[in-house]
Amino acid sequence: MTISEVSKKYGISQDTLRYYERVGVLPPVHRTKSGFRDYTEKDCEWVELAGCMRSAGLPIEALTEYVRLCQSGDETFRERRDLLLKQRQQLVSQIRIMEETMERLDYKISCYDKAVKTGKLVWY
Amino acid sequence: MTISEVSKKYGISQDTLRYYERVGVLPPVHRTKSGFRDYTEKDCEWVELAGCMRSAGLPIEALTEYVRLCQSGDETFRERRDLLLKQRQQLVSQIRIMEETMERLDYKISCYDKAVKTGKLVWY
DNA sequence: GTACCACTTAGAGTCCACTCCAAGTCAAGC
DNA sequence: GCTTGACTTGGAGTGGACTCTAAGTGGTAC
Repeated sequence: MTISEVSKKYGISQDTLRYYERVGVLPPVHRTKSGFRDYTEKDCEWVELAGCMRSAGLPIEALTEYVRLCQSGDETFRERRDLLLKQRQQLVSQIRIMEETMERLDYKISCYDKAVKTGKLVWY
Repeated sequence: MTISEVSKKYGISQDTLRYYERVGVLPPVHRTKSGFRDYTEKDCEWVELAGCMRSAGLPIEALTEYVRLCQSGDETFRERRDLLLKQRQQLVSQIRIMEETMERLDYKISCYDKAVKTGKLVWY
């Protein structure tokens, strides 16, 4: 697959795909003889994973480190697990914060709903 | 309250507090005669709200707009509600993405747990 | 009254994650 | 074989959200 096809398929710009490869969020992508990127099935899986993890807010640095570990063999299973576990914990606490904030937004929205109807804003 | 007290109380740096005020995430803070910030109860409530919303990822721009609306009177109830509703929706979808990613991390972590024990990594 | 520390502003600098640009190469259609 | 459009690289630029620096002022302890 060409970079433009992969870009469309995963909703990640070509520039970003090149950037991800350059900084190591993606392992080196397969190339044609003339040097064009030619994403294999495996390359695409990495793209999909990177897109998913980035959309959840995992930092570039964590992803490059994970890719680095994956490329350095079977002695890194524990490190990889620990890395993922740490990111999971970050995610858990971020979700908790966001849920609390959402409750707060809900409360404020309900007050404004009433205010829109009555013309008077009341926090009760 | 002085800026250093507020900074400690809410875990927001003094620089950030000044920045928030400058860009309008906080309405103008009360001052002493000599020009020092002297946060009132009300100022502190704004600080707390800003901290909460920012920690959940709401953009500065949305917060300044909300503050602007709050300072322009009772005709803006509907706009304020709509703004909060929009941010709430962003939050909902971001949380969904993060929860999906977390499931995926959980799966990967469980595979690595096994791999750490058995020495063999298997995706099943 | 002076040392010292907290405060002030304006503006520059930093970090992250892209995003864009320039200059050049490759390949398919005519 | 030439045009056109997709691709390449290296490097510069951008946007968001701070964070730091310099130069100066305020107020309390000795």
